[in-house]
Amino acid sequence: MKGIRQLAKHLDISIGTVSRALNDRPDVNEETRKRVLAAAEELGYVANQSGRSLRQGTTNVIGLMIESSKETVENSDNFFLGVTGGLQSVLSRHKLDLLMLPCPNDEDPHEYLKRMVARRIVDAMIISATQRVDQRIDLLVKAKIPFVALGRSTSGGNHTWIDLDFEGVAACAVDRLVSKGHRRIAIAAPSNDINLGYIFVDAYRQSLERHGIAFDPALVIRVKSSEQGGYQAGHEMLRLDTKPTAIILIYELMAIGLYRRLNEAGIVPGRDLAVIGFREEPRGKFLQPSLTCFRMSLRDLGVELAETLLATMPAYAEHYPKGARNTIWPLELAPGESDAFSLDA
Amino acid sequence: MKGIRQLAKHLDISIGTVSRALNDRPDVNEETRKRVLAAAEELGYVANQSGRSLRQGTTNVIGLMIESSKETVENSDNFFLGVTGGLQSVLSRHKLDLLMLPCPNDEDPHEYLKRMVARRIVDAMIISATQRVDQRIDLLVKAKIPFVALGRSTSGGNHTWIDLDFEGVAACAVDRLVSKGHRRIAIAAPSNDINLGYIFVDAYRQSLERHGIAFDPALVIRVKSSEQGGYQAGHEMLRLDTKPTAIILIYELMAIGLYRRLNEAGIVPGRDLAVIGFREEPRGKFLQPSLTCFRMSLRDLGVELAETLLATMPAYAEHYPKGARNTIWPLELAPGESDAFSLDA
DNA sequence: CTGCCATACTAAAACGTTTCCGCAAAGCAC
DNA sequence: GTGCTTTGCGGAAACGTTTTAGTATGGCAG
Repeated sequence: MKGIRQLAKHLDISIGTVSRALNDRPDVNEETRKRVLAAAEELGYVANQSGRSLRQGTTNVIGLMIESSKETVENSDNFFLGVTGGLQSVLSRHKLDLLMLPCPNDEDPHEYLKRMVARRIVDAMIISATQRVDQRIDLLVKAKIPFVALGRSTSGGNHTWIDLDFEGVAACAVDRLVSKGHRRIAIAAPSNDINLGYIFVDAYRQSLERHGIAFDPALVIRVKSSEQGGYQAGHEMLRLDTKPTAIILIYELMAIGLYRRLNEAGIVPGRDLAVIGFREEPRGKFLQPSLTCFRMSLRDLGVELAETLLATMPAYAEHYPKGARNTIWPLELAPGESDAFSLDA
Repeated sequence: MKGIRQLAKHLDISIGTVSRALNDRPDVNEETRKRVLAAAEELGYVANQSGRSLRQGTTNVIGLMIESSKETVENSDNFFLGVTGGLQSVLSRHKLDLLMLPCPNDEDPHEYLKRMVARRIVDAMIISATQRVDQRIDLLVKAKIPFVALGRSTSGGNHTWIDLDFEGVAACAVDRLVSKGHRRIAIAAPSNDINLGYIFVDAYRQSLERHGIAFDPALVIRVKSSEQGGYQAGHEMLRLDTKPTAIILIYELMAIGLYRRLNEAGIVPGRDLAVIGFREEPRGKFLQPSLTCFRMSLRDLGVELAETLLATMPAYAEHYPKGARNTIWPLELAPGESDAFSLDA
């Protein structure tokens, strides 16, 4: 006989009053409320979530679905843990807890999400690593679960999403390289199936064309987003007939493998070949040469995600201005040594 | 009126029978069971977790608590996502779901865990990054929540834990370096407050003494487990009067920063200084020189964790032999170029 | 004194599920 | 046919909480 009932009996008060006292509801004498809170603290009482959820139809839990598939793991790194900090700083203000839902490798993400949603263990969801067509979005729309997608998608009509400014980054990188005299600029990217691969390369193509440089498919090197992929990208690049003078990496860890392969071939990055990475991690600065790449605050992104999500939840929307449903998250250039030279005319 | 009631009405059967059919209980005609399962599939019915948990007193959820504090994030990398794969492969066999509980930076881990436990959203816990004295362990013991600690601790009597074989790694690293003629071996480690820092350095000291080499506190360089820390370790090392001929890094990402600092000083790792890292990540192989370090399968560790945890849960213990309560997880040496030279006598 | 309102509380219903208990029907042995 | 067991199902209690509806008390206006 534990739970609120015991607490009520201990205080010689009805359980209804105890519940109202604990939940800051009206119709409770201030004196009584103090006694209840003190007793709860003393006895270590915390409301059972199942009972509360069952009654209220709400769990006070926000789910962050992450896919731990091999490809994703390799390049997700501490991305999620970084974002989590920002998310929680906002969610905790509303007594919402964040739980990370890692989709098993051998389960279809769509099925996994369906199961989680049906079980009603979360009030709202953040899904990440969205695909160009992503069943999960239709699922959430149909189930009327508030959600934000981290990554744009063509599915599901006009849902809310936040995505990184791939266009801006690609344009900035290309502009920068072109201004230093580069004309043959390669890019190492994951396959088109992955949203990032498709959008980034497309933006790169457009940026080139704006400068009057013809897009050369041979310069698009499709590799995995890892050190291994960087090494392979270097390898592929060296086999080209006319070698590029610069390369853009879609993931900064690729630089480690790329550097290694270049070194093996006697090519010095930052002198013989310009390299620009995509996302800055602390490690970019410590590579040799240090990597020119793009910086963003994972924490701020988390905050934005949380506020956007809350705006879609009826119970919390009032506090959050109905901002744009779709946000492009900017990144800032962090110049390094890896592209710090100009080509001779 | 959704839920099992609607399903029962649709089938014109009592809800009790429907429930038994869905949960593989006896006392249900095979014919009826088929009908129920078909209808559930058709209508997309999945039991509400709150209702079920409330009645059963069990949630079928295993929590993996992770701390996203700055220090931890920097060196956790994809550790958790890697382990998660192995965990889920075992847990899913028992229809248990794994949720990751990220403790907010600004909340005391002990308070956070207390809250989560009291709310009863998990049946069992895995806690990580244990400290030498860790209140969380006492809390879980007292609350009688089955749990496994990833990392040893002096708290809480004889609870179940799994930890990496720091002693073995330190001994192997020291033996290897000594056999190549090194006598002055530095070590870059986090502070003693962190379990890893304390145990690893202690094992290193013992290994040295076994070889009759006096322990020199000046060779213990306390830095953060990051690229930045590696850079700083290199810096500190260069200021020593008698410079070491080898260095052991407690975290392999340190190598990136260390290499950079060495390069700035004109010292070539793998020729002028032997370097051994702790945990292998794919990137170790792609550094230049490639890093000698220690390898382990995160997935296998996850499997071991899951099986150990299930053995502590009364409802599942029968399937899992009562193995050792405490496990030391071995790592395997992965030789690289960074220590591939011997000192002249 | 009567009527009305505000305050602070109690009692009980409700959330969706599982599980205990009882019961009818059917099968079987005699 | 009688007694007993097995099979399959229905009814209802129970889990812990929140919330609604109802009630006693006291203050206050008339």
